[in-house]
Amino acid sequence: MDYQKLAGLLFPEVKETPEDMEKRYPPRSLPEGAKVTRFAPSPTGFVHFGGLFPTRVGERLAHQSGGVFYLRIEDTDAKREVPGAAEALIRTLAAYGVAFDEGPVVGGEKGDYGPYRQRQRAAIYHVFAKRLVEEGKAYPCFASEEELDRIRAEQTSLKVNPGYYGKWAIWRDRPFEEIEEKLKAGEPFVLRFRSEGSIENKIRFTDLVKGDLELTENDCDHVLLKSDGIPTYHFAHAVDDHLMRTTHVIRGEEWLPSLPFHIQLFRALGFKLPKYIHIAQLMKMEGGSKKKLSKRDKGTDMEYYRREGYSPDAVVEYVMTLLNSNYEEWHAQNPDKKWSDFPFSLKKMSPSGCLFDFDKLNDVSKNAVSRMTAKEVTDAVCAWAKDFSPELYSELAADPAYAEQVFSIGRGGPKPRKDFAVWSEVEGQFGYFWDRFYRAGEYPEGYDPALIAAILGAYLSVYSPGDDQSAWFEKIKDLAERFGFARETKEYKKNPEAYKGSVGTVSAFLRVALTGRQTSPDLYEVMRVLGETRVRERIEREASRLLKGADNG
RNA sequence: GGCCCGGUGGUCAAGCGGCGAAGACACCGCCCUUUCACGGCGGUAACACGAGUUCGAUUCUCGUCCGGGUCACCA
Repeated sequence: MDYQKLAGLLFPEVKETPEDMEKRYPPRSLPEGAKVTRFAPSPTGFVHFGGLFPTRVGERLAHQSGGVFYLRIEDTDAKREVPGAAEALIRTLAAYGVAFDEGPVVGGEKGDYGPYRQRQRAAIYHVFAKRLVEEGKAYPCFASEEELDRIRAEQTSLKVNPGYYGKWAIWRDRPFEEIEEKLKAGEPFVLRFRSEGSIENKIRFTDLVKGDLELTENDCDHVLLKSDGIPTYHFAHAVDDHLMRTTHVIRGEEWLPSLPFHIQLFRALGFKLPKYIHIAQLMKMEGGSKKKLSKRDKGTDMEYYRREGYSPDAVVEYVMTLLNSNYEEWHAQNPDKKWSDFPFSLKKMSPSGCLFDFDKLNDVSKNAVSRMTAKEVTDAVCAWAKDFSPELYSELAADPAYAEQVFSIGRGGPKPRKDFAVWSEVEGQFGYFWDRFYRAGEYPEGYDPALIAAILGAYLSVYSPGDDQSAWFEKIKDLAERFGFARETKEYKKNPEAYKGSVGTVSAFLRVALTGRQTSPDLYEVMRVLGETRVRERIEREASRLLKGADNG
């Protein structure tokens, strides 16, 4: 077989050589030890939570070492492509602090190693494909889908491994004339890799998180170029990661089975093999066993987190805790530092898959929110409400200073309150600060509404907005005593029969009148923020409502 | 089915030949407290199983079992 002739026949339009490509994409000049990593998604839909893991690892590795982190869009499968998915992906990832140094950007792309969309790189792949044919390492295959199906069916019935290998590789050694004839007839073909491997052989390989691996050699003649001339993932991976000078390939562990093929490919192409980091899949618990997180699961689509109102920083922190087990410890010791200051290490990555845990996410999120300033919270809630809660947004926007007062309650000290993990909880928890969301609530059971009304009325006559906290509380205690409630909770607990209740009960009356709830942050603070007008209005309204109810009852 | 990866409490996990097997989340109890939240203290709960190596295995080896992945002109 004259491979030169075959190559010319297959790729008449290819004039450039691999050497030209090497010249066009020279090794990067980067500091010693700098890592070049990438995220290479296929634009097939929404951004998956699982995507946060490889992007974070790649981003950290590159940026901690003075290297480059780039985005490459793997749009080789036109059938599955979703229009606009790439743009949405860039936007979403940016919200989670994933910044690409190179790759597609709105209206074009940046970086010297592009194009960064694989379909635009077709000519580049053909240069290398042609060389492989010239060297007898690849060949055209005209087998139809039906033929392939038949082969697979026969293999299945014979109980041998399915695949295009050995005697099943029917186009592997066809004479030149036959190929030429098919070509002239305009029949479609794929380009296949001529594998010299055998499943009798094992290869040793070291993955940076999985450790030492023993894999079986690949013996299949996998497809390099599809019939439309666009490469498969495997071929594109080898060519792109070599030309783009990737030093560390970070991807999901589902790629492990095709690693032997990739190693063969790099060798056949004369490329230096990059380092590999295969990340375990994120799972969920279903019916007592671990399952892969699927598209329909809650929390898979990143849009979920936006809709619920998770702070992106909180989500990133949760990802960090899963990625590096010592992150939480580090954060406890460095409470004021950001996740980007954390010394991320591959050594701390687990080789096994973990379960998604909403409890943990929410805890991390509550802590993250508690560390934010009132201004930051106000801005974040406002931004969220603008998209998801128009009513809340209109209140917030009408008086941002008031909103900031609301969110400053219990914030800033050494033991900040942790009222919410997500912004969608704000309305339910703190809505009563706005009249629009205030709803009358249930008072402690067993008390005559008339008595409650009387206490509320009495409070109004001693209420003075200028009181400091202790003066304020003394008044409540006085009030308690006056109506037959214990001044101190301890007194009441010692001798419950002697009182109608305690100062806590009286506080509860006020709390319900003011907030419509039996739980709230410190009442003094709540009243200070509500302001005199709201406080008087609500107490008066509740007192008369209770009296009316008492008459009817 | 072949090939591959993984297996410490419910979850995330320290551990790397000798521990009474950390810690975090969740759960339960107590304390603090005008409610809640915070915080403090305490509790329930784990090395999948069986061989082997060794004076000694959670740790090393093999097997079994279980879980997951993968066997496309999808990535």
